[in-house]
Amino acid sequence: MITIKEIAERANVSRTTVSRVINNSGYVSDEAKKRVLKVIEETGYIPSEHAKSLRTKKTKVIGVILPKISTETSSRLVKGLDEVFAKEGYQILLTNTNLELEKEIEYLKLLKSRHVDGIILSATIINEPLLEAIRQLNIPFVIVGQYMPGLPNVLFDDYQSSKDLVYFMIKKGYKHIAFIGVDEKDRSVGYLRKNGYLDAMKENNLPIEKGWVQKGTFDVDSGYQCMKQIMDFSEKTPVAVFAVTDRLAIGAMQYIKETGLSIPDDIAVAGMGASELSRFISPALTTIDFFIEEAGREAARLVLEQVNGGISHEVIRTIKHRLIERSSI
Amino acid sequence: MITIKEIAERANVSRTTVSRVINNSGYVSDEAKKRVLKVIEETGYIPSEHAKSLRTKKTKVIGVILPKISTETSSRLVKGLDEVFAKEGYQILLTNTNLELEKEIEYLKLLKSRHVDGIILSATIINEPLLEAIRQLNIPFVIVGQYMPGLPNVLFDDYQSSKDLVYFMIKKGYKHIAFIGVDEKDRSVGYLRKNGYLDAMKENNLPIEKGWVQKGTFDVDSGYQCMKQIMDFSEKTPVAVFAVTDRLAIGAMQYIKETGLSIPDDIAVAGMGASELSRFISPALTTIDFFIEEAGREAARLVLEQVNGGISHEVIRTIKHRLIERSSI
DNA sequence: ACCGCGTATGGAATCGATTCCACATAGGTA
DNA sequence: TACCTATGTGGAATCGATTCCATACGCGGT
Repeated sequence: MITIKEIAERANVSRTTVSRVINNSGYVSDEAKKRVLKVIEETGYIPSEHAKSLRTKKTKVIGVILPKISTETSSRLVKGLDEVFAKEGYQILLTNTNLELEKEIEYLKLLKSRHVDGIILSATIINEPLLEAIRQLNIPFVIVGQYMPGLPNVLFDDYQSSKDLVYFMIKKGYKHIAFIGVDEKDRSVGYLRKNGYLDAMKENNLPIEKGWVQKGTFDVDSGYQCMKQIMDFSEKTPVAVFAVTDRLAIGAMQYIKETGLSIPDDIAVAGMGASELSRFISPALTTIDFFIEEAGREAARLVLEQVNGGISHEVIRTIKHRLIERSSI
Repeated sequence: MITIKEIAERANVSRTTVSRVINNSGYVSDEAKKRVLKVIEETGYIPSEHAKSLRTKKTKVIGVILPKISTETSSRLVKGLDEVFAKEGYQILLTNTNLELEKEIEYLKLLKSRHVDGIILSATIINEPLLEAIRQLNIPFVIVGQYMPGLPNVLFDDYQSSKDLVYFMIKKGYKHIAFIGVDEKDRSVGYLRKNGYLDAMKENNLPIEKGWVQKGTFDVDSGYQCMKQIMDFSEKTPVAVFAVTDRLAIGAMQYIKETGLSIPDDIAVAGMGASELSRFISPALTTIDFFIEEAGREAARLVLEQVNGGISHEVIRTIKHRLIERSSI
């Protein structure tokens, strides 16, 4: 590795002067500047960001903690983040907890040890130790997707969007609506979306029959199984089913199709997330589109605000959503 | 930020001793060790990786350059990379060129300035300046998806897989097979897959009629347009169409369905990539599954081999693929 | 003649770790 | 007794940049 010292020697100036040329700061004669630039050019010298940031305390790197790499949500989120960060010259240091909760704290520390300028956490399940770890961190921080008190949050309106969708189904004439959810420990997807459904039904005085509410996991197969449960064990067969993710909805559709029933004539289906699949599956799935890229951009902006001197206090940015009506209803 | 100096003072030892405790190296009395660990515990001290790597020349960070974030391919590749890297304690520094070729060189330099231990490039179009930049880099390096002479490569067998698929179609009885490709500047997807098709047809003495070969881009709409071109301008209407990506194939399917024709009875369709969509679209799409996660793992291994002392020379690891037969044929 | 100021440059401290080397002590062996 | 070795510790150089401060020169104003 060629260093600033070598450049200085070759250009017959001091390291100070080389530094000034690189950073375009202070006084440097055209004469000296030209010599330095020439040597840099010739040698292909690239300054060490490490040495630099050791002094300046800035790395232009933002740490991102994802619960799962390789999901459409993560990938859209990262896209939004990158749009803003790239423009400002920041890079993303990626970590992936693979849904192991202890890793979140581990990675927080690791990112701190790497002196990232800020951290963005896309969380699933929050707990007290995690909150505590974040508070001690003292680094610009933003959480996406789950509410954490006292911190900058970028949230989706899980409750309202879910409610919107159920209201929409009711307006379309469906009254017997079954539900496929996930574990309520996931406050956003599990708890809030379920409550949106429950409240929408209640507010419309619609009963929820035995067997209509099922709990699955985040994959297509689980949607299939849940739908089977609904069909096998419901006292009244529902005329519609609302699943809290598109994948669950698609699994449900598979089961419905297999039993020879028609969507939406026999049973209507709705999902959430506006995944690519939802567009191309047939019939195309009615769903809620959360603007995930926008959430990424917003999170990036919030973290940069803090990096540039803003202090960190509770902020809640709720990202818009929209209902996409398609032929599954 | 609390530093090693402070720990040393509080524990009444020298920085040297603290360092020895942290790294479990050299001689330290149990007595001193205990004191140091206690202070570290109390203060929540996290050593600076920056300062460390300034001396040790190792960062445990691998730079990854992607042509597009937020595609299924990128995301599966990164997943594979992360599986191996996480196990070895490496993190991923992500950069995204958004298909701007100049950025590839820019990011190579940037990653070098950040002292990544290695670089993985998922390239689309290679050119001479890029090759030159990589050669000068002198950092462990692996390229995925496109062949680059003299470097460690992880490749998919684009030519053979494409040929396999066309042979399969022919064996199924389809003789009039149209083709939707992409720009041949993309050697893998554009050039090699096209040649696989052309050679398969030639080897079976099957003529390719005027209008059967179309060139699109990487999105669904383009597949739709290309299919329209085929139907409108072919002298003989084909009985099957082979698209070099699933998205193109799905676009083609949309057009075919719109014209009221049936898949596969009137026209059979095949794609490549084994995207999620291909599974759930109906009819389900016959396609080629490249083991992209495995490519990621292999690339990670290759780069780690170099990091751990292996020298960099031309290596070609061809990742397996398999044909997935589904109902679109 | 002196002061002040803009311009130009370099010496040396600094950031937070690692690591080489010198040194001290205690116990075992020839 | 003299010497060697294992154990334990710290001083100081080092990594590659930035930045504070001192210095020097030339020129205009008083």
